[in-house]
Amino acid sequence: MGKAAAGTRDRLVRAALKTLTQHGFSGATARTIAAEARVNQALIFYHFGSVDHLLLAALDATSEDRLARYRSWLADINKFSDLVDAMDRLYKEDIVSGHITAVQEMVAGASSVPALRRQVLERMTPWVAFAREVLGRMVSGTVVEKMVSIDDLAFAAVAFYFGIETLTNLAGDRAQAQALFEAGRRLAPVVDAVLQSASWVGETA
Amino acid sequence: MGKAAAGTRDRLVRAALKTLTQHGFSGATARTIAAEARVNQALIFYHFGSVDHLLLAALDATSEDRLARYRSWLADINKFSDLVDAMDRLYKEDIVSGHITAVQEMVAGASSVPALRRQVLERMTPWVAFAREVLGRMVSGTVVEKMVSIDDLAFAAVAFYFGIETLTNLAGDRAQAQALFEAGRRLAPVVDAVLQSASWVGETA
Amino acid sequence: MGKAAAGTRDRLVRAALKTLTQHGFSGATARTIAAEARVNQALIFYHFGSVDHLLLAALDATSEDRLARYRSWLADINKFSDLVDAMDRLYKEDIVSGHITAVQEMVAGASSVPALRRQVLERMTPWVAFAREVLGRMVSGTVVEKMVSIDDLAFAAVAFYFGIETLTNLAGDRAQAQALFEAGRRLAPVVDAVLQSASWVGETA
Amino acid sequence: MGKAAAGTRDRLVRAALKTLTQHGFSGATARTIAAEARVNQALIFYHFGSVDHLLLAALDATSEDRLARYRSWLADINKFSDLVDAMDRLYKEDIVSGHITAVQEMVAGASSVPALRRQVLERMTPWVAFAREVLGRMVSGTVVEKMVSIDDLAFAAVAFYFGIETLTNLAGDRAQAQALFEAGRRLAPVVDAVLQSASWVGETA
DNA sequence: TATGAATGAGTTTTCATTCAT
DNA sequence: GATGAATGAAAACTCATTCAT
Repeated sequence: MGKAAAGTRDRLVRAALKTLTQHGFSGATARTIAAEARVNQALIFYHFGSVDHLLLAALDATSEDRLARYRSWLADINKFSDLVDAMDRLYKEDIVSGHITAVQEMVAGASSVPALRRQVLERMTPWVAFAREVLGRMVSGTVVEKMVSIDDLAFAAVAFYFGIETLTNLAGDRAQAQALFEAGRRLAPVVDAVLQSASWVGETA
Repeated sequence: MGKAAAGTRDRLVRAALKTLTQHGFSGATARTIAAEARVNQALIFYHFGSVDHLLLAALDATSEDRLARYRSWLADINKFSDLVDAMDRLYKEDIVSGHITAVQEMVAGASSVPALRRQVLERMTPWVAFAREVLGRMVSGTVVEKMVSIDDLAFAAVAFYFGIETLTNLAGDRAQAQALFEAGRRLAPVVDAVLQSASWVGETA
Repeated sequence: MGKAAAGTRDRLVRAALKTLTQHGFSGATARTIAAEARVNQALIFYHFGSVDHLLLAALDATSEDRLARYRSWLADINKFSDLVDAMDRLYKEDIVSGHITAVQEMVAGASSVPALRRQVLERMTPWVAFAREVLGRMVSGTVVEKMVSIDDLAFAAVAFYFGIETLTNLAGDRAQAQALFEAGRRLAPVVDAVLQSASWVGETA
Repeated sequence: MGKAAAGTRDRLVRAALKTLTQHGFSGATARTIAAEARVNQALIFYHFGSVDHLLLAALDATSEDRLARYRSWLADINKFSDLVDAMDRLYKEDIVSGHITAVQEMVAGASSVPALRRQVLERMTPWVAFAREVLGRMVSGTVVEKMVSIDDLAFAAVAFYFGIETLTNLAGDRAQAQALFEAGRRLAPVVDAVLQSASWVGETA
């Protein structure tokens, strides 16, 4: 693959992402994306085979990019309050980059196109796994671990996240998502205390 | 409106719902819905003005129907464990009727069609209000009330619900949603205990 | 035909005329006209058989109405300057009533629908005949009569009229039509003089 | 633009013109035009964006073509009798090419589609300007110039032309238009004499 | 690699008209 | 006479995709 080609692929991926956030999943057509990329429509099919594949490639790109960033920021975090702080920053990055909306559009959009469901779901599982990792670290050895399976917890976290984003996108404003974040921050000490006490209980038992 | 017309409107609404669950939001075209209803395509426009309006009417129909049912079942519930039990039944009804998928498709689908966002969101607010009512009853006078605003709680509940449904729809199986339900059931006594103890604190103060 | 029916027919004819002036020939659909008349669409077909027939009936109505008025005003006119004065008033009435635009829309519109051509043309011939009558009176016995056939003159007059109206309608303002009227008024004495001198010549020869 | 594309555009423009003359403005649909051009319907939108744009492009094409021809033929003409001779030939060309009917259909048709009015009118102004130029040359320095503004004269000429064409198209035969031409030819010497004498007056004054 | 042109199936919507009541 | 419902054909336009160059 020559440089030009890589450049074009890149332009298309970026354009797909932008189109997804600006026109929604159903507005992300070959024409619109190619126009955004200032590139010939046919190149989408040349490089990606189909619009769906480009969209998935775009999802891959953001997803990997962001997952790496999430990994590095959340690597050493063990307390819920630290988690909330870090998530706050990461979330803000997601907003600024616009990638959060693109991903939400893909997830919601894919649910309306049976053919895309499986492939989009596959791209969500790394996130669930990552959530399991982070949450596992946080609740392992606490009583919480005995009450809820970490799998459930991870699934719930990701589901919660997409639910918030879906409603946020519908409403067109982030006020309520933001309010939830602040509620999380306020609750953080309590959660940490519970986890703390819980681990005592665990140890004692 | 004559009987025939009411019948046709009904057929169309039901067909829209069914098409939404079977072909997804983006497969819910005038043609598909009319075929499902075994009715002339043009009748969609005669009775509803546009496909979008039919879809919204369908959403209205289910939404009102289900909200009434939720109201009557959750009217006298004050304990979390009772809530989980009742929700379990209601949720199973939702699944059997297929309405749950239709609503999820509309909510997710609308997010990809800017023109629909506001109108679908409007139809979600009664649910948020209802959640506020039920959760408010459950939490009022407890320490939880002091830690999280009931508005946030209600929004979070609805968001959580749609998040679960979106991932469930992507995955094409309800296993994880079901697992969460059971986790909820297991947690219920703890939650009730917390709410209980919390209200003591409230009373003591 | 009962009173109600006559009333409905009338409403429809008036609505057709109004729709023609407000939405143009191609905007004069059964739906639009019925809406304007606040009447059921099907009544158009009940009373007139087809939209085209309603449109023709409307053309008939205005045409007869106006032709009668033109006849009475131009009955005793022999001088071109008097003709210009009278026409000025009649034309202003045509504008105010909006009928002029309706007729222009019918004539122009019919030219784009082969099936209507003959029937609209038939409705124009009384006007050509009337023009022949008036102009005949004015030029008979003058040299003009020897130079141009009155048939040509009448046809030219009506053609000129519709040409002006077509361009006026395109432009959306009557300024140039008005300017032509004033030019006509300024020329009138000259024309009258020519007709006068011409008749001398005619008598002398 | 490649050769193939130019060819297709050309075919479409020619087909639009032909369809306009054969089926009238309201029969000039995407389907009909594409069929006439033996070309895929979608190409109309690919190349012209909309049916209206194709129709306008067709109008442009004929109009520019014919205007150039009119310009070259009428460049050195100063006498009315010469004008009539030249116009006779040009008009016959217009008839043979069929372009005259197409233009008339566009002008009349546009009057029924508010959205087209302005754009068609714009395409008529070069003709009015050209008429002003030719008539100005003919009339300047004569008494006619003092009696009628050249703007009025030019507008009148074009209006007259379209009026004749509209009635001709309605009637489906050119007999009366032809008769008018011959009347013009018979009147030409008189008109030239008037213009002549008029210029004496002008010089004397 | 890239491009402009082309394709055919699909979309929503509107049309005139008919029909049963 | 009048109405609401229904119909089938047709409208303009967009879609993802392919093809020749």
